[in-house]
Amino acid sequence: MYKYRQIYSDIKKNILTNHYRAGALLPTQEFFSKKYDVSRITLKKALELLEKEGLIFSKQGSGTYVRKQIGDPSDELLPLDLPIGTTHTHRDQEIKSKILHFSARLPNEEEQINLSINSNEPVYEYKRVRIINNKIYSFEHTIMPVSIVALDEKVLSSSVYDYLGREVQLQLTDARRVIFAEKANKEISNALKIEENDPVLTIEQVAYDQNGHAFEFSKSSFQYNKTKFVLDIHLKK
Amino acid sequence: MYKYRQIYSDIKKNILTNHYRAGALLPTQEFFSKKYDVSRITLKKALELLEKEGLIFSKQGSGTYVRKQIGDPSDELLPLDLPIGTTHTHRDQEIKSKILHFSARLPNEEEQINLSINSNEPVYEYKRVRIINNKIYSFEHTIMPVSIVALDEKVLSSSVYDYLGREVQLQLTDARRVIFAEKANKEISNALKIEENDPVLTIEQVAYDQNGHAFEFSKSSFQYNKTKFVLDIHLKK
DNA sequence: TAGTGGTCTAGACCACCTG
DNA sequence: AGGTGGTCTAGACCACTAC
Repeated sequence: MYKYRQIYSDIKKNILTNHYRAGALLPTQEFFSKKYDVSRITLKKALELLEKEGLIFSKQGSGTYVRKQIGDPSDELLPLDLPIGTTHTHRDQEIKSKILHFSARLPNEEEQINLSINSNEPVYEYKRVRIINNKIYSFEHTIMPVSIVALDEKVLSSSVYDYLGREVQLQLTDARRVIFAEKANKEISNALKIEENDPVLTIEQVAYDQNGHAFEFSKSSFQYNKTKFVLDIHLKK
Repeated sequence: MYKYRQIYSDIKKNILTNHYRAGALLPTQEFFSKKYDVSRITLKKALELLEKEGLIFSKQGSGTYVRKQIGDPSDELLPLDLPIGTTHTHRDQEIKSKILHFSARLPNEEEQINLSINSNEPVYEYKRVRIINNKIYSFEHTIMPVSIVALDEKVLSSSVYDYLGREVQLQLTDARRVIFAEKANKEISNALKIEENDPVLTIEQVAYDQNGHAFEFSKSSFQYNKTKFVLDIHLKK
């Protein structure tokens, strides 16, 4: 693969294995570019990836430092900037789905706007309870234009994203998420096996593919206190 | 300022004013680098900023496209990747604080870990109700090492971040946030003027300065359904 | 003042998409 | 096959930090 990716991986490995310790000053960019036998620009690109990921930070005139580790990505915390409820976030865990509803219909106004479609373009609507390691994880309500791909209940019982990748080479590359707390209504409380009016965390998502087209509008609700999301932010430019 | 920033601003302006329309193909990188009289690398850096911000996306071999706009950053939605409750997010709005508690003490174990300090380093503890445009916005519980800067109630009544920037040249550049829903306890429900056990959205934050040091550990709670946060994610590398 | 990271260049070649 | 964006280079100068 590309040089800058290899360098990125190598330095990352050295940070994660504490070869470069937390808080320590890293070697200079000149040192690294000689070590890996690349130009300083290419090396910088590798460092930029690490900085974006929050593992290091650079100070002009001073040097590049390893960020003090902010605790490992614990199992309890789910990354808010990755796809939800997939093999990305639940490696080696058993993910099942219980399908509560599956149909097709014309979209309402909210759905037309979010998916950038006309009122005469039919959409699938489905509702699932996601179950991870035999524990209830989330209630998911999804709208997807029929024009994207043909769906059936068998597909819904596994990963829809994997199916989209295989069948129509469609990848989730961008998404807008709206996050809020609300009271569980009857449908949500039944699905999550909690009391009505108990708090839930809800994430509304519009997902976009590699061509910039919206292909999914969904709402996922999670039991209060059970599921926590984590997000690292980096404001420096 | 820097060329790539100027180019970034210029293209951004042209996108936001619909000079380059949503979904449209942008001019080639070569065209832009001639137009602005810079090298292609410098131009690319400007485009990278726009891509990171989610305004455009590039496809190798095809071109650079304006992303279909995902709705303006409505007043109702607060960005989850910016400082919370500041002039950043509440431009031209009146922000007030009601101080419920202010003291100093030694840190407990959770605070020691999150702030990377020893058990003998004192911390400030304060609790505030944040009020925006005379409406209750959030309940904030903050821990800050005394070693950072001297605080008093007067400082707490306005923006602590502004004060930190002025007094000790300290900027918030990174943060880890944990987001979850919970039931309001007595303290939170009193502060937010809601019923006990009503849902709230809570954001726990560890804030880091430009030197990679944690300087604040806080929990902010928001009324359910009133406050919604938005986050755009970009997975492409 | 010395050393570090940040910006910028002109030009080459590669990888990928579209006709 | 032609055109696009992606990677990469060697070298120069600037901005900032630390001493």
